[in-house]
Amino acid sequence: MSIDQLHTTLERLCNLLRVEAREHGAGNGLLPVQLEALHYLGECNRYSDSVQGVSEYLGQTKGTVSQTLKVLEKRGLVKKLPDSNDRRIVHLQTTAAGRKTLDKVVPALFLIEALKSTSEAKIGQLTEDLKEVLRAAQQARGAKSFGACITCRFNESVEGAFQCGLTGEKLTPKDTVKICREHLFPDVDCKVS
Amino acid sequence: MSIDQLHTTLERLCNLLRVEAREHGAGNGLLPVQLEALHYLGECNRYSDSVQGVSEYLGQTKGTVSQTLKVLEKRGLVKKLPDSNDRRIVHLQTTAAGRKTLDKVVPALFLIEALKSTSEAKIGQLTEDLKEVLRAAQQARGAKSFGACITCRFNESVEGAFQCGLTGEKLTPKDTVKICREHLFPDVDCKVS
DNA sequence: CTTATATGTTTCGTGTCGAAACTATATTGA
DNA sequence: TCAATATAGTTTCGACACGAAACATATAAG
Repeated sequence: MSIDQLHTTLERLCNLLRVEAREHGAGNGLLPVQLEALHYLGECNRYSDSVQGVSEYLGQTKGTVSQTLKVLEKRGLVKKLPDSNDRRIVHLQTTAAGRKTLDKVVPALFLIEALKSTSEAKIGQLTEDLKEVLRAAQQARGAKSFGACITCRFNESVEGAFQCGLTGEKLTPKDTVKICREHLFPDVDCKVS
Repeated sequence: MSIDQLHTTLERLCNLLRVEAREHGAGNGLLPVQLEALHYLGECNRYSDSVQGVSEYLGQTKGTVSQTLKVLEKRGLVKKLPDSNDRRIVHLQTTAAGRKTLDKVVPALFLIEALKSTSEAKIGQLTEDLKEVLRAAQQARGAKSFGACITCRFNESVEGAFQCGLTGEKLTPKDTVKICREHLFPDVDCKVS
């Protein structure tokens, strides 16, 4: 069956990503899962940069994630900031060192090399197709979509400015391309708590 | 950059595969990496079903793989057979129970669900595109290609029958679709030792 | 005000993973 | 021919991811 081959190919690409992350991370004293957490923190917005957010994204327990983040903090790659409204919440921001590490690791060298002679259009098309699969996959698993605000049903555009309909806060253009744990696509059944 | 998004999307799909493998494996008392090894053994040919083969495929050391396979054997999912010519080599064959376990796990349920309303043609196109990326990625990493004999430069077709030019052995039609650790694409520089 | 819920941490047991030492068999080459 | 070398695989050990569960604290609900 065709899906079988798709699964196998994806699984194999996964493996290469992990092996490269392991090799590359070893140079920085980091493990694959720690790089993934750092990657997430580098792309998520201020509603999502918490232990809980990372936990949901990686599909691991809070306890496990807590330890992962402790390592990242000790390495000086992320910085903990208390939330101003809710004192239970801790925000995790990537530091300059963290972003520098990320730049070295993503996108993976082998991907750049592999796509060297592939047209920009082709890469774009493949990316869009994969994103569509991911969107459907996350829905199928009941997982959150972790999309950018710009594609979110809660995003409201008023007089050229953006605003989150869930929190009521204003969003800068930069904000709207970051990923959010409350993200919902417009066409998906509403599941807000 | 576009490759950046491709990397992120792939990494996220990876995660879903692993999380699902963890959940599903837990039911069978197996871990993601053990399922991957079983998956490989279910699809590779008789030149590749060894500890060394799994080690190359998963990018892990022989020692680690040796332990992984010990678990699979203890669970009755694979069976060890000595090689008839070289007594150093152990062949690992999936048992009926192993194949039954595989059928439940691959393709992943969420992939089937996610692609339910996608056309066969679209899935096929995406699979081919990903395979092409994988091929280039493996070459970029200097990793083996693990392709099917039918696409291998060593495969020789004589009077409708197939034969491996490397070992000189005859290949049945079933053999030619299994993946091989000696596989090389026709257009790649020769690196046979 | 009491109970329930949510965020995050710590502890502990299981088990992956790589490194390295080891056994056994096969190959090479002088 | 036989010693040196290479290859397949196992075992041992230490580091550490990971989940489960107990815990601390803060907010929400009734």
